[in-house]
Amino acid sequence: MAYDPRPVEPRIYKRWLDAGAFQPRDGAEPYVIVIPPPNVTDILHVGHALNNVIQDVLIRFERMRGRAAEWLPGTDHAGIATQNVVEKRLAKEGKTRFDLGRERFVDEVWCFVKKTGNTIIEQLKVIGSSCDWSRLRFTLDEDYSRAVREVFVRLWDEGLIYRGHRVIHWCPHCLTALSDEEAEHHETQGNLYHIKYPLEDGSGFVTVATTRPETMFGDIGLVFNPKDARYKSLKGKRVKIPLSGVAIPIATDDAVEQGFGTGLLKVTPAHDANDFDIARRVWPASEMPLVIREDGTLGEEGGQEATAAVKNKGGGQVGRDRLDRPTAVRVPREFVGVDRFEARKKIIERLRATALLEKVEQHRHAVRRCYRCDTVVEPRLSDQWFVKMKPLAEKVMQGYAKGEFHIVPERWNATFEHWMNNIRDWNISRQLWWGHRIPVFTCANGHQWADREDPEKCPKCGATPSQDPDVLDTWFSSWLWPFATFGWPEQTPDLARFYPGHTLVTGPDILFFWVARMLMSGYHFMGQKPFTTVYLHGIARDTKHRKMSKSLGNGIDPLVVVEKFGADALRWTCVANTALGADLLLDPNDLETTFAPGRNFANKLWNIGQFVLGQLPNHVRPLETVDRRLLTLADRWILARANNAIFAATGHLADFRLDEAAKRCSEFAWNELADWYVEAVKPRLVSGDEDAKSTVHSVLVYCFDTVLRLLHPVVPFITEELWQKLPGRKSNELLAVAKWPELLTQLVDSDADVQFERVKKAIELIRSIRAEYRIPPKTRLRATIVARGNDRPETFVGERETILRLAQLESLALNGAPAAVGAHAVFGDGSEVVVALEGAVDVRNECRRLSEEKDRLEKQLEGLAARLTNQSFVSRAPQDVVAKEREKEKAWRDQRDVLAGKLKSLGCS
RNA sequence: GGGCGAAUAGCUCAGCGGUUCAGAGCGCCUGCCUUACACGCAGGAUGUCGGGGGUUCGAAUCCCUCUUCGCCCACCA
Repeated sequence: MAYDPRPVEPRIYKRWLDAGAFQPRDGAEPYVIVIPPPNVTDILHVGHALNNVIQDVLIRFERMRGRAAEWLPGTDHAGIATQNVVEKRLAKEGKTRFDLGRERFVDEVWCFVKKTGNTIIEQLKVIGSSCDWSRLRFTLDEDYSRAVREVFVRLWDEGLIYRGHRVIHWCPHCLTALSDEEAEHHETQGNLYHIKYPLEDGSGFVTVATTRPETMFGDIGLVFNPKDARYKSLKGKRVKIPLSGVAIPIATDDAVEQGFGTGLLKVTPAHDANDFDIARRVWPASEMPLVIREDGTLGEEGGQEATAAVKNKGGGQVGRDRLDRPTAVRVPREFVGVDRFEARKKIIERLRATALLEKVEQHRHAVRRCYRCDTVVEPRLSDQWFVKMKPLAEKVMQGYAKGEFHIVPERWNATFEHWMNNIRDWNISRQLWWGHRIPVFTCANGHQWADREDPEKCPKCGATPSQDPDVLDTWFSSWLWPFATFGWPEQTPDLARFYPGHTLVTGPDILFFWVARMLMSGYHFMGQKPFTTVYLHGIARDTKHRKMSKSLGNGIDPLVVVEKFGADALRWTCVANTALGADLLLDPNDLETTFAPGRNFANKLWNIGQFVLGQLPNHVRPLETVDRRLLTLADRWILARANNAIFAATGHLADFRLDEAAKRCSEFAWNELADWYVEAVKPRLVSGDEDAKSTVHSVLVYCFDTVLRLLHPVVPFITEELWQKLPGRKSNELLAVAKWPELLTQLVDSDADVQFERVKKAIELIRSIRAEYRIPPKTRLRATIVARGNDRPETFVGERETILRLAQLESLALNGAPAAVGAHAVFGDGSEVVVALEGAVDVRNECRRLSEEKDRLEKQLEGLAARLTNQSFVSRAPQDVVAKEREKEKAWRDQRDVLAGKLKSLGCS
């Protein structure tokens, strides 16, 4: 009967919760992971699953190792994303947020968040996440918001926050400014339009190449490189902007590449950061006209066509160095109100019609898009709040240089260092309503300050202040996550106990957004690192290596996987298929192939359990009380393998090699315990005496108990379920908080390893012979084993029953005279196995088999001999390597000699 | 324009401080319902470890180079 996880998993999860198993234990050394808070509106996708499964494996591992494991969960208010979701819902009713007004809109969002915000939290439970739910946080919690405000005020007081008037990334869809990180580069096939600008004096045209003709009404001049001989005569002349006729000057600037386009650059300072810099150098007194409005349509800002968004913005944020608004109408009436891309087409048409379009070239270039809605971002001159990042980054890099924290896998170091060392100031203001409102106040007399409380009057003049209308970037709250969640700025016991944390598990996609900034806030406000290790795992992709996303429709719903295969299977696939930092590749079109291995493994574990538990009496002696003299070779072997698994799994988990740990455990459970030990032991269970049986019971329980513990972090549900059934379990014991297996060095037994390998080999050879001669499985065979060299006859004598059963033999002669007619195979130190095959044996076939085997050995020996006679090898290679090669050579030579003898006695040519 | 990563069995990928490392899962072939498991058992086949050079006694594994793919960063409009 197959294992059905569906009734088991919810029951087990509830038991953990009821027992408080996920609370950090008292008195122990803490081990802290803070969750990368998913957006409140998110529903679980495979990326979350991967991220949380990894964290859960680590936290469960450390919990079992005795640490006070604190995995702090929570959600992020996700300003833009959440506001967008609610606005979309409003749009269905034909409303905009402006219809509701700020206060009612925010209420609406809260309402939405309270209703749906726990979805992802509940889903995390379904996949087994062992978070400390008693400490669940939300970035808009009252306490948390206090921390955000405190941080803002402190940075303000330190002079690290300033009002900047510059070209920022503006999303015309989200109607807000974005940080540099939020505007993603996308390589795009575009056009380079060559446009003729008529000279004002009527003496002809100059041609300018641009990718963005729609910004031309915002041009304030043309520049060329001062070294460019072609245009020398143009200096000081003026051209008229086509279609608008506005006259603008021509000047020179070093930034212009002579080789690109025509070597003449149109300068649009309000819609291009580069042009902004040029304009400030070349025409410092010039105005910088905005010709694309916040919603992406053409037109002057503040004109009668101003958008609702503009109208609803509060005042009071005019920067002191702000340049004047344009005085003349620059955008021709026919383009006002036209979307920028529509306008581009129209403008090109009009230029073509008036013969001002010289040519259009194809041109690949990077376009920036909003990371939330994928809209092409509009560079736009505006006033925003910025954080000076350099002083913050420097503190981090000092700690980094001292090795106070590190990134795994290491290959991310270069990326991290480059970003940190070239850090740019952070635009933290967002023109949204959902988020932490910026605590900057301005009074009618122009006094401006940041305040921890909402002030009633200006502290300087007593005038009534107004608050900045914008909110803070979401990441300006989540960068405080490792300490704000524990009560900062209060010096709470939690903060003292759980800061700094230990491991931060996330994808490299938010290395800059979040990880780097948490490091900065941690060092700055807490005076030390927020965590020791940054573990960057891969990204969930489909088999075409495309990132899984809603828009591509290539996602996999983890809950569907749980329903079909079980949470353990989902977790297994996430863990076993991801080498350190590698992407997780899943096939959304073939869930069976993708997740069946995990389900199959769980089923195997279940059935091992069925067998083992079915054998056991109510009381099983603990292994340590078993008389060691009762242990057979098979017993000693499996105990050694178990301890090898403990050693390997522990080491791999400590090194974040979760896949290796999972695979070694699976190998132990399936290929060693089930395939060999359980099978080898069946004869003793059936016909052994009491001592033999009870010894087997003890060994089985030890091994099964051990592997359940080792596997628990990866497949917690089924291991807990099975572990509960082991004899002697007290009703209140839980595997989730049980002790991690300890390596018992007295059970490490390399001799048993070698000896039992010989037994296995002998069995495998007999099975091969059976298959080759097509002897039906039911036919019992007679075989002889002759032990030679270091292979001891006692080895095979001791495991006689095992060999008889697993090789399906009728009789086994040991070191007797091999049957004259039979199939031969050689192994180990020249030991031999012979299967009696009167009548069935084909001498010619035997000759072929044996001589092939002999040839193979000869060839290997040749290579070995070459190495061993090579003086540089013998002298330079490590001693133990040479010794091993010598041993190998001897064994192979013995095998070869035995084979040669066989061939001779069979009369092969 | 910089930086990083990947190319290994039909598929998806491990292995990368050098000498049983040529592996796993899935798929495939041949037998088996051998009383824990057909989500299983046993036995098999399959790769010039992307091309080329180099270092070395020895290289999927280190170095260089080329090719083909990804990703990140970047003010050639």
